[in-house]
Amino acid sequence: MKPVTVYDIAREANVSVATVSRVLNNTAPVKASTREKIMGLINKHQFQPNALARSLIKKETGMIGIILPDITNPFFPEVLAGLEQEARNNGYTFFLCDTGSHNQDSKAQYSRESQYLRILAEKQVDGIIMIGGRIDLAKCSREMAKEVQEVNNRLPVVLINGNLPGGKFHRVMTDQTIGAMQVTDHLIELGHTDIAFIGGYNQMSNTVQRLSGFRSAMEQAGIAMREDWIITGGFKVHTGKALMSELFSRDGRKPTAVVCANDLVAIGAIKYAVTAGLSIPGDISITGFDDIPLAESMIPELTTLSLRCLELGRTAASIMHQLITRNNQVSELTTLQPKLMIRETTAPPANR
Amino acid sequence: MKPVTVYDIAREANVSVATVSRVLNNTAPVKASTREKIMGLINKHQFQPNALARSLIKKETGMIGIILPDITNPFFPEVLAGLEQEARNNGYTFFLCDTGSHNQDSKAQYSRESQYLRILAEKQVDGIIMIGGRIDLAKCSREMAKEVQEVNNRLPVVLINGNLPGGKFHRVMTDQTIGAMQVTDHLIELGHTDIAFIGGYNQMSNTVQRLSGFRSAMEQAGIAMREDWIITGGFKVHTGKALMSELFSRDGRKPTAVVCANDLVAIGAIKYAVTAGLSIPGDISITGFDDIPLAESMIPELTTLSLRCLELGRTAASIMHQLITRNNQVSELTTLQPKLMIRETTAPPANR
DNA sequence: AGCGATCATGAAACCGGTTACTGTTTATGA
DNA sequence: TCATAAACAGTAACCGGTTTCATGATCGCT
Repeated sequence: MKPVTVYDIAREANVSVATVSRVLNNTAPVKASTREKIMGLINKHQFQPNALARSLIKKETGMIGIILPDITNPFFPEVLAGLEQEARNNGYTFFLCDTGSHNQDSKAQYSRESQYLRILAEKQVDGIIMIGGRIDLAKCSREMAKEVQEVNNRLPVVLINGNLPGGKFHRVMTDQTIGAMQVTDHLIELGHTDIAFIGGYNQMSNTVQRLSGFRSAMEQAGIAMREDWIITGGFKVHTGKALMSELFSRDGRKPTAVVCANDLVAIGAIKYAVTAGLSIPGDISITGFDDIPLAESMIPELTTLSLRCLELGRTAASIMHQLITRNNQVSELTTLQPKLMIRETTAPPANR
Repeated sequence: MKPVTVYDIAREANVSVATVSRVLNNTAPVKASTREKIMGLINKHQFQPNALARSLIKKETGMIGIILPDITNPFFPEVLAGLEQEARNNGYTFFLCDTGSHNQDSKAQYSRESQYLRILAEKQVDGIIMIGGRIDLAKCSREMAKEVQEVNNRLPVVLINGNLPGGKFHRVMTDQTIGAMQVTDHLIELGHTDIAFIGGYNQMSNTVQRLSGFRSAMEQAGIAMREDWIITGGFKVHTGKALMSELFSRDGRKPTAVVCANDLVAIGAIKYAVTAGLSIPGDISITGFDDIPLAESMIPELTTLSLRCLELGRTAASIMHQLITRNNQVSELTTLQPKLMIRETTAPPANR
């Protein structure tokens, strides 16, 4: 069954396709009687204009591509929700491209990124928003950066919480270095000095930022750092368990507080601690990063740093809209301030 | 800066666009020398064919639309991940349409669904997958069902865990009635007889299924139902807290076990119980539904029913692919068996 | 040498809209 | 009353690909 086209409508209404198009888009005056006749036919046939044909000539699709590493990590749906909220009003729809960073080697992930970059460009999206993946690499290869650079020359690209060498990308981010400082300061103020840092990946910029904030805070407080108390290895729950196990199975002094690279790692850390018979926050304080929705519903409620995912998303969407509508006033870098959420997993250290 | 087209390539290579198209699609033999010349130019100019133009004539876009109520509920990203895993191999990309059921009235949600239904059709997606929303309504209005019906006449629609009156939709679902029976049986076997059910919405089919399974199990065990111990009111964490509070602030006998409509509600219920000084599972057993990823990382680990989100997604994607490629052997209804995940929030009731 | 099959390629139609240009009416103003 | 502008509608080009059909060249074979 063939879908009905403007030509069908035009023929049946005894007008030209131009007129049909005009009533469709309200782009020029049409006599009331003709308009009604056409409207009637449109309703009668449930006519739906073909967006492909329209986009082909208008050179705009109302589609925005989103590339992210793992929709399963609660952080991403949250910023996605923010994106939707804002972009919906401007009539955009989203292409979701999950490069599936979980259970696979990073090589495959980046190749998928390249693949999606190409597909999105071919599909003529109006813009691309990237979160995570290569833009999180502390040292992204020239080649991988160039791919995005080239896309950026043809259409707007917005980076969330990341960057790429050889820049001039539009970015929106929350200041994670300051965030990590806030978290660490909070622990120091509680009286902790034996603080460990676990999770993340050394080669990822979010980890280096969080670590750098951690270091700064320790330094400013005049606390000696123990490099062997900084262990990286991932962003998942099991990472948290594994790294805590490594930390606590060692001989000698144990930390009284642990800063985790994100909430999932923190959850794993808590899990380990409780299993090992440690009470939280009595024996050990634990902090997260991201403030995923469940953080405040856990037992105990997780002290963490809100990256303001929702606003991150909304801001990115709004910047993207301005970029697409050629509003050139838009600033290249927007920085959001993180917010420390003090809850139940932190307390002064026990005397010993 | 204008993007380069097949015409540009053709001109520079002194061939016709037909030839360029042929090397692009390997659709007919081309002399090796010409092919190389054209390939060279394609690389030189970073030529990317315009998918809109291609789709316009080929009548296939490789795009699948997904309509869901709330990406922020961890259940959905999980099935999304399943969809991606499967569909990626077949070269599909996804339009994500979040109707944003959170913080808004349902009227707005359904109108957004209609809106997205129309947009997706106009954008010529190859198929639409729906989860939640109107397909979860126990009594969906004729009018709302008809909208989907009409879309279904023009392109494949697959429903996940839901249905619509006036059917003949392709569906994939996990048997939630049996699931609820399994959960309830588990509690009964542990020795519970005072079992409450909280969460969900009466007007939603998933809730009536889960409730019906609950009722059947109770009946089969010969346990008298207390209708005042069945309270609905939502699917969120705060719902769980609120309903538990209502349940436990009443005078008289209290349940020793609570079946929750989903994991988020269960988390809220646990939160309430612990806050109220009840120990879990000592004083009260609590079960969830869905088995979201964090369920097994909580403290205590949540006993829940796995809906096998990942498989749900993969199956839906695979069915959609068959539908798109006109494989008519595909069965209309695929049912997955749920899996009871016994963890730490359930135990025999305390003596009293 | 002659003939059909195969190879390689081009011309042009087509997909389904939008819009610049043009022309015909009708309304407006001096 | 006539010039001029505004309203209304049609023709055809255009967006950037794919594909059918036609044509000439090449090849194998008798």
